[in-house]
Amino acid sequence: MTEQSFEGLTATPIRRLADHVGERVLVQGWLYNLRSKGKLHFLQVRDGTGIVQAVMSVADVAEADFEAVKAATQESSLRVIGTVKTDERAPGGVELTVSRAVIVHVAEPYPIAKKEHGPDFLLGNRHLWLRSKRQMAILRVRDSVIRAIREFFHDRGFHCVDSPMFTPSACEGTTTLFQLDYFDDSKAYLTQSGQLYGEASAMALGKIYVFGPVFRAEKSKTRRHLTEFWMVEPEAAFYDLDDVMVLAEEFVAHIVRHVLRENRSDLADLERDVTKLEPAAGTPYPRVTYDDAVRYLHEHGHADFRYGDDFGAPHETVLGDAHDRPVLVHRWPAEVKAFYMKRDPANPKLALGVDMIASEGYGELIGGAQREDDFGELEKRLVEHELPREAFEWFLDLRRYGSVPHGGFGLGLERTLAWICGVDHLRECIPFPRMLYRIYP
RNA sequence: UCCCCGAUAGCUCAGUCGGUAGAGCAGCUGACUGUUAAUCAGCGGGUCGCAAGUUCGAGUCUUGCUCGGGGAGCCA
Repeated sequence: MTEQSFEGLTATPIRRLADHVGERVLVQGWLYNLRSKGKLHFLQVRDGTGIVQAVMSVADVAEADFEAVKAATQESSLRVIGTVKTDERAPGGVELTVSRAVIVHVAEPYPIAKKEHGPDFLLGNRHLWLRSKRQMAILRVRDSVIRAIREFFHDRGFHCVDSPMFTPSACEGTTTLFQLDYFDDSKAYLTQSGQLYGEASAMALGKIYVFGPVFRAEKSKTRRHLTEFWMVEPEAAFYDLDDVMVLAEEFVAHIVRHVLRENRSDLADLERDVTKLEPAAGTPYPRVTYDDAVRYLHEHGHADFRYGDDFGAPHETVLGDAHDRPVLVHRWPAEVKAFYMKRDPANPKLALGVDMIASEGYGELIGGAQREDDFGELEKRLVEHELPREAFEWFLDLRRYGSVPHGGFGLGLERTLAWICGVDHLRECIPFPRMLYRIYP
């Protein structure tokens, strides 16, 4: 028994139909749309790999098949047997001349119409919204980006090391965490970053990356925020800030090249202007210091920006649009950056941190740094940031036992995906977005 | 937490000066052999977010609440 074949034919993915012109094939999927014209049905059938038009003439099929299709609603599931032929008039270049059609299940009236819908309705029906052309394209690109990520690190000798989701305390101290009960009277938190554990793992394997979901309980209500999102965090021993920046730009360029190669039709479905993406396939990316960036802001409409502050969304947009590819901003005022960043030996007021800012207003794709590797300095930072030392003893241990210069960064998967796909809201870049006041479905 | 906007049919919206509810899509019935969100004819479909107030009369005006959207802060 297998559901992969029917009447002696094995199902052919719609994406592969062009390789089977003239052959009799089986397509299994869902009815995306039906246009019925008397004795002729035009079925748009989707199977997850693509959409094909199947043409069904009353003269070629059993009357029962013809009537069954006539009664089929949008998103009804079905099996279609037909001959593949090229046709100028068909979207996609090939269509199916149907000889058999069997409805597997007649769908109830489908809530998502062939029309525009509002975000509240679509998010409430996210489980069905995923079936629309645009969402399927984003999901495919997401999978492609994830493959590119793993491929990039594997090829460079980085090992994937998972970090825990439950943590005993804040990784960076400042941001709000989701708190939960952890047996008896103890509390646990959902991790907001795997980085500290990544540092420990890098001291074992040399070059590692952490890849998994992270959680932020900030009450952010913007298109650039989710409460649960996926982050890739490489960490490498014997890396300084320059090594981190080279890794970051080659990493992002690799992802872009991979998607441009593998997902042309998805980008076309998304109506993404690929000429905006193509420059980012090449390295190097421009580098500016924080000081340079502030000067640029002062000269480009933000004369009131105060030196020493972190950049807000409007500032990131201006900086990101200054170049044809993402820009690396490095050497930040230490006060606005995390405790674990190493100070610049040339100017101890600066931290050896780097942000990668995308163009077109997509904001910060990457935040990274060379880490503080000196025991005494890190001890001081913990005090300055008023962090509980007990919680960081193990982290200090990494500076007790064979400390080395090291660094890494974190890349937000959904932000990267939004930028690549030209999607203006992160909620479309994860299958089931978790947002402020929204956790269904 | 703060600022702005919104809530009317299953969905997207219109609803004028305060006078008793409309369209398109979806659904149902029918017509049509090349449709591209097909078209055409017909049918059914309403707690106007909730509560109070003003008024002879409120979808419309006022207040409060709830829910949603966008943005700020914070971050990826």
